[in-house]
Amino acid sequence: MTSYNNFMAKTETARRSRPRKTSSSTPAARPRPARAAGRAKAEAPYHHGALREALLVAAETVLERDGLAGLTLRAVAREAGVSHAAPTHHFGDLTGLVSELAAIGFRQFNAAMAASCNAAMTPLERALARPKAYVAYAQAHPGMYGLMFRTERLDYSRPSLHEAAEASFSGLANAIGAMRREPISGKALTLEQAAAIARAWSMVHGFTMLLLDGRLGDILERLPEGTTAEQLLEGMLKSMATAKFPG
Amino acid sequence: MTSYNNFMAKTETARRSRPRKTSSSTPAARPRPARAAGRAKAEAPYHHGALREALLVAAETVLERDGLAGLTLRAVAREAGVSHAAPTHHFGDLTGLVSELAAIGFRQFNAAMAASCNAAMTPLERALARPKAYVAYAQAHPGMYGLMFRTERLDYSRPSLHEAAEASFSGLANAIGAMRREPISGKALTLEQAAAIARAWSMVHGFTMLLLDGRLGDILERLPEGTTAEQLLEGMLKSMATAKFPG
DNA sequence: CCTTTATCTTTACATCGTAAAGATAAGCTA
DNA sequence: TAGCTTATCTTTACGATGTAAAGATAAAGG
Repeated sequence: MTSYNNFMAKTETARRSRPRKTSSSTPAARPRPARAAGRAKAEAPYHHGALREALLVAAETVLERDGLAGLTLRAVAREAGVSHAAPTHHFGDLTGLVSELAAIGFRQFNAAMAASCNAAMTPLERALARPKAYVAYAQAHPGMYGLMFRTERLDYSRPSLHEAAEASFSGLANAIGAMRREPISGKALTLEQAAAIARAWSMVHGFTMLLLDGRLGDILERLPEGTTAEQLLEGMLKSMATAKFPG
Repeated sequence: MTSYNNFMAKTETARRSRPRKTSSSTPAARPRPARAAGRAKAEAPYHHGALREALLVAAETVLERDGLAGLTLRAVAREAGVSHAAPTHHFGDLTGLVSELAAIGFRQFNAAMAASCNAAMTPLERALARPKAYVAYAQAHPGMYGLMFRTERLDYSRPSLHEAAEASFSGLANAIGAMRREPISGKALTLEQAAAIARAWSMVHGFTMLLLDGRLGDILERLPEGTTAEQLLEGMLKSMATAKFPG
């Protein structure tokens, strides 16, 4: 896409040098026999054995290294050391691969959110910890967050993505419910509940997007030297209690 | 890109039928003489006369019709009835075209925001009108809003885009300052001021993105039949005054 | 009037997604 | 165990894209 990578000047041939995973890589070091060809060394076997997982690992590598624009089917195949058409068999098309990777991202994200709170926290600590963990995940995995929330090529009808994204939403809704000391129904919401959920999600998501896009630079520059985005976020959250509306 | 439009099955030839603007189109109906060629009718002249403006008009048409993925240099050139390489001369590359179009979007947006308030409004009315106008613009021009806030291919070093985007930010900051009844300095901000600005922007931007992405469907479905996104937004804003933090 | 310059078209190339056909190996069945 | 079936991966091919480079055309200006 967009030929940003024209500097590569590699005319899509002479590859086939599947980089053996160095040590204890995810695909469990498949101990497959080398093809009985002329080459004596450990030539990559015709069948990979765990290509699907290897492609997802490769995709995350490419995404965080080259950004959203660099995440192409062919780049992922190159990274995994297989032909450019190999991913098709496992994911159908680019939307399929991207959607499965986004599902992994949501699961990572959900785990990070769950790990951000523990039972010993005060309500205030808890109310600060979740948004901070949210932004921290996005800053640590900007490519993933962009994949999850910026791309238009996601297929939410895929069960894995649907479930992971819905779990993320439920986690947020339940956290808001706990803060309000009232259970959140899976069926109906009051306008106040819905407003509280939408407000929390909109604020932290919007803040994250603006931050990743560098749009908050204008604000951070006008704050005392060294003020971080995290401190600004904390200020936003803390001052919400006393924020007058409208004036 | 992505060959979503493969159904077109038009092998990029046999075009050259510049669609004369029907009546009072933007480029002011350039009254140029037809090329002295064999064809008797009004053949398109070699030099367009106002191609730059025509390309921007065509780009907005393509964007709102085919979405972000359909906004390609070649599609815009087709829409304008010129060769696929013609835009290069006026915009350099796709980033240039897209950035100039985004600047137009910001100016449209700024005008809509300015028109949303008048002197007769109460502070409360004003505080509700601006966010509503913000979301209304995005809903009326989803392609434009996506171009302004979703694309990674924007070049903010371009003066037109830089100025338009900064004007947008200034408008928001000043509105917050007016609500707080304190002037907003162009140089330094207190943490409270910065927090108020970032909170307002994050909330409305995040809400808009989630709404355009269909991510708020889960919430709206759980509300009483017929509740609109606008009502949810209003609920978010109104309940902010009484929102307890953390719980 | 002729040269210069700006504008637009043609041609070309590397990249992309994806479809289709061929190659290879694993699995199953008889 | 031999052969057929199926899953997996590679090759080849095509239309799409962005962009560079060279040619064509017309406006501008001496």
